[in-house]
Amino acid sequence: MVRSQQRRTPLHHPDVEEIDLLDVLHALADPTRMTIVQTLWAEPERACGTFPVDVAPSTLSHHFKVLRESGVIRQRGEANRRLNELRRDELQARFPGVLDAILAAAGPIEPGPVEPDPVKAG
Amino acid sequence: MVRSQQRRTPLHHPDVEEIDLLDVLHALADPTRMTIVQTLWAEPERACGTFPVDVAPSTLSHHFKVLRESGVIRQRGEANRRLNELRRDELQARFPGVLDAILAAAGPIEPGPVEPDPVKAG
DNA sequence: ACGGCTATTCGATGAATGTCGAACATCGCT
DNA sequence: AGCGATGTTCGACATTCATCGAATAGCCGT
Repeated sequence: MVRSQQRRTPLHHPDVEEIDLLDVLHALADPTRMTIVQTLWAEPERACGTFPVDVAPSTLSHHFKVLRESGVIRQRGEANRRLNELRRDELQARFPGVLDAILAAAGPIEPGPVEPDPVKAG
Repeated sequence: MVRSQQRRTPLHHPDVEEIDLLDVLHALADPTRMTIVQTLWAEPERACGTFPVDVAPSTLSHHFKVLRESGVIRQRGEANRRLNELRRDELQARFPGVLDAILAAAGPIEPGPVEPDPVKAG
């Protein structure tokens, strides 16, 4: 079966209609979280540990929680990993143009503290 | 002369190029400040005390400072009043579509705690 | 079953933030 | 000059928040 789809917490995601604009803005108004979103903007899916940010795992987990509970990203458990994806279409439906404009304004991933290329890393 | 154009503080406004996207998002991620911006979105200019928000004058002053220093609004001293205006064109030039999309998503002024129409209030 | 990897949870901590009241400053009017 | 209206500044206070380290939980190889 698909037992490897969930860890243990139900991982609450707000419904599209429940997504609050101010929560989204607050979620995006942080350097670490913006980097995460920018990365997901360029790539559809990514595991938690593969983002070009330089914070402790517990801090990273906190940021993912903020992004998830604000409705910006969707997380699903894949084995011992956790795959994150942007809720682009849903956000576009709820707040047309907002995410696009913000991400366009943010530009491509800024030269962060960690290499965003884990392919040949090691 | 135009002595009535300034109170005493130079009222620092960031240059267009200096405006930071995360600062703008953070400024907008507050109910009181969003209400202020929504109000200015509908009306070009307005004095500080005429906004449909229910906070102490000192708190209001704080919020205007946040909005001004983030580059969202421009304040100029007119007599003993202080006129506030949205930096629409400048923000549009710096972050195209961002303010428009956010304000469109925020919709018209939500029924706040204070009547925006004191004329027939009663 | 054991160990390693990935990610979460918990508790603590220091910084930032929203809020207020009181005092002050500036302006216009009398 | 004095007064009232409009905002700002300051100090205080409670809350939120970003951050970390240590402990925990789940999964996959061996």
